[in-house]
Amino acid sequence: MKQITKYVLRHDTKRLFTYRQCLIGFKRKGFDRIFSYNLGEEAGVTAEQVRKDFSVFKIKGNKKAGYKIDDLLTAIEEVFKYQLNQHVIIVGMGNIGKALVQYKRFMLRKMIIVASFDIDPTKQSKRWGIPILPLEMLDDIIKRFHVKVAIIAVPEMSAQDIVNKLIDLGIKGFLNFAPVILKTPENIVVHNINLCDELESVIYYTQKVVE
Amino acid sequence: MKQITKYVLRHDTKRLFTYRQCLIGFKRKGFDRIFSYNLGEEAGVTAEQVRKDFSVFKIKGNKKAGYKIDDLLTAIEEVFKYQLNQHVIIVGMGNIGKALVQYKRFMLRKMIIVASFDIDPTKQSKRWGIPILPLEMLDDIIKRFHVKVAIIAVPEMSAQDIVNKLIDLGIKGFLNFAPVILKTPENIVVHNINLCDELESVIYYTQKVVE
DNA sequence: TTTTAATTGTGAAATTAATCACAACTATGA
DNA sequence: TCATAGTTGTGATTAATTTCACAATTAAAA
Repeated sequence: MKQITKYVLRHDTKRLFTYRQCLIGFKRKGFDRIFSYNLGEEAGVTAEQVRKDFSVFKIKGNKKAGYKIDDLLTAIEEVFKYQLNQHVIIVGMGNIGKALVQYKRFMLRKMIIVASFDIDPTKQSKRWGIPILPLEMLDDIIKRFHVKVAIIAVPEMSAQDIVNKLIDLGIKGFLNFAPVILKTPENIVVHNINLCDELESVIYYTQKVVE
Repeated sequence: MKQITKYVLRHDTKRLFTYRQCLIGFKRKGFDRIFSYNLGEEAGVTAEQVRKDFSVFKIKGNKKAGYKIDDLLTAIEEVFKYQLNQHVIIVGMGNIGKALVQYKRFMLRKMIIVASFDIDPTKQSKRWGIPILPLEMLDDIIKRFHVKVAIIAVPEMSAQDIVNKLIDLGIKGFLNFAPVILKTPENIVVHNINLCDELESVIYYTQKVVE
């Protein structure tokens, strides 16, 4: 396995998540085998792309009979197995933070939000089963649950400070909703979601697409 | 200008949004000129990338003296100008929908959320200044405000039905938070944000990056 | 006015990603 | 058992994206 020092989210890896989700859907509908074009259609990519992606991860099917869904799911789980039941924290209980802390799908996908944090003591409580704690407890929680990944949902202004602090406390990966590009050392994974940018690009392309 | 029939979000276009955001930050800090490497560092890309992106959009600087921030901002606004003050609706007032309806930055970026919709009458109200309406009013609002873009924040199960309905009513672009790949005709722009996939890929890479 | 040092702008090269095309395989039916 | 039709798996090709490298430019200093 090649070592990664710089974080680059590869398209084929990301698509595996989509495939898994589609496969679970197919299974629920009663299918037990599928062809690459079924999965491609459902996942919004070409059949060749599906096969190519599987080939990258050495996932094999049966010529003529396609893929057994259970085998595919097992193979995909194998790729991601060591990351199941990872503990994650959320920092910032504004609108976005509150939405994420209540988002049930993380649990379905075996990602465990162990705690959330906010600087505002009036927000600190135990609603939704997941405690909202003061920042002073970051150290304790991160150590106790061996947390390596944090979701940043604090305002733009405080994001960099919080991230610096979290890196000191051992956090290695960030899903960042604050609209800033975070300055981090090598080896720290940062993935940004900028909601304004996302909406704006939809508007941009909507106006460019031919009628 | 080449016609686009298939929606592909180009990287260079998306980076323009980031550049704009960084430039506003630089301006706020009192700068009035910058070099490509300043902007690159702030935006998390190389200086060459910055210059190449500008070159794609015919944005020129001054050799030796870099770029005037105001000129850059004007040039970027020019690229996106016809999409300012676009009206957008949000469908689905679950956790995500509620967070988005309260998200102030959309307005700062001149994107106007004119209304939100939910099937559940108990959620229908006028909190946060933006009305929450029943689905029956979609037609009226879309026509009245010439809405072309919708944010989908409904549960997985109802997403495709809602989208079909919205396309019938004239919606051309979707920012989709439901964890399904939507089936849409050509010429309809769909951009998916799957929060589980995003978090999961951070976890995946966090475990792969060398210590 | 001339020189210098620093930066832009952009072809060319390299890398990454997607699509094409078809040989190899195999379940099925004759 | 054999032929057939329908899929997979993957090299080859094409396309998109990034990086490299350096000529052209120019502000500022001499």
